[in-house]
Amino acid sequence: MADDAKSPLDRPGQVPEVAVSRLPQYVRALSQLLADRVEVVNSQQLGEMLQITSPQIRKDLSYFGRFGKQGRGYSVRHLLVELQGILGLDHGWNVAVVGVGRRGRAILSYPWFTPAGFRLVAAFDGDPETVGQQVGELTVRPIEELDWAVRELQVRIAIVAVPSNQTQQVIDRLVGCGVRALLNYAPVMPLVRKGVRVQNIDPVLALQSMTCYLASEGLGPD
Amino acid sequence: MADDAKSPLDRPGQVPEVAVSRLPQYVRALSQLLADRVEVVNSQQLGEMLQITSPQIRKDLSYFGRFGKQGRGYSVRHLLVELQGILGLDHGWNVAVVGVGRRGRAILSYPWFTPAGFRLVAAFDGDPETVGQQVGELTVRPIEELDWAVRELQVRIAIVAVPSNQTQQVIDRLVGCGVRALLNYAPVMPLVRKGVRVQNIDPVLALQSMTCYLASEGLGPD
DNA sequence: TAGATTGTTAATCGATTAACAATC
DNA sequence: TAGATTGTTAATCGATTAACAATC
Repeated sequence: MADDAKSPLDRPGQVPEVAVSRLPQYVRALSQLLADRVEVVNSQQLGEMLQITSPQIRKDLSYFGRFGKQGRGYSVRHLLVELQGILGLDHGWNVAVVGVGRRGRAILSYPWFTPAGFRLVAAFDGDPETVGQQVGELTVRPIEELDWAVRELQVRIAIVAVPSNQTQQVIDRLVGCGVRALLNYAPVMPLVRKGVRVQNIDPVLALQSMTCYLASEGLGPD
Repeated sequence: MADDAKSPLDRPGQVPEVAVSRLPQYVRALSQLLADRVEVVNSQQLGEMLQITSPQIRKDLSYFGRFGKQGRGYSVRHLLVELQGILGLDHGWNVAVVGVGRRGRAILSYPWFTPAGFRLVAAFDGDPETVGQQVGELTVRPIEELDWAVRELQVRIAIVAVPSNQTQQVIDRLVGCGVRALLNYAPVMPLVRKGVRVQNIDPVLALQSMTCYLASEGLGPD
């Protein structure tokens, strides 16, 4: 909100989305290097870990600043901290889960989110049977509380795991309460207004696009 | 393998990967239209369902043939059948699941795969506790049987849901047995030789790339 | 025939790669 | 200083969009 636009993300139009989408991969690789007590890494090595070319990595990083030292490479710790800052992973985002069926339950039970910079703070379900159950660290709340609680907890990120036919409506409601980033597990492509981001997790689609190549190579099972 | 290259996918170099990756979405939308008794659809309408521009759709389809009628649009049933054929979804691919932890269990229990053109035919796990259990329609086999069974069943597609540190090794083994398409659920980027396809399902990465935009818009939770 | 929509060609746009000067 | 690797500019590549002729 400051007037003097210094951060490269105050001008996000300049940064290609693909570059942003690769940043979390860099963070992950750097975390691993840090855990392995590696102190310095160059773009070549980082590229090998992730199967990305080294100029690609240097170019991606250059959109956000100058983090390396010529002739030497990047300080693992320093680059990691910088990228986490750029991605906002140091914020501890509050995340809500909507839909506590099988999928939602799995998400709530796994402990991956906290280390990744997220905090699961609320779970909602429409089924009275499910409401009140303890799943992972949370007690499932009735869907009626959604608007109130999402605003109260300043939730900006939601994971939606409700049936396809309810997805659009649930997402509209969440967006109305201030949610700006959504992970959707239903096999539909929800429509959201500009400024709101949706990522669809759709393993079947991923699988189906690969069969195309198998089919063309005569690898059919018959 | 035929000498007379008629099918557009005998020359897959010409077809952009992005176009192929959109085909399953068209299949899904067309299936829905068919279920809704819609007989004809045009590129505009299809585009609205999927948030893809109409010229994009026409271009994608044009890589594979001429399926529409000018002035009228596409026959839902005909286009659906054609695209299913191109993607090889009419084959009934045999699919193996490796790793029957939480994630693998969820995959085996859900019934989405068969309608999508896949048949889960084997499940493997290294843990003697898990081996022999009935999960969904299948009995979990010991990992030792993997090579034999994958060859025997002519499995070309595998879903890998093993811990990160075992993923590369399991995938190498599967590829050695003839698997050519893999869905990987571990947060690592496995390396495979040319001609083998991997799709990584990585919700945390998807989530982390969205926070970048939230952070830059001053929507932090503090 | 008139109207509509496809299929395709050409123009634009954006992302990747190559190459190298800057510099640690 | 010599060697190495970054950061950046320019060239290439590929994908999307615009526009329209073909044709149902």
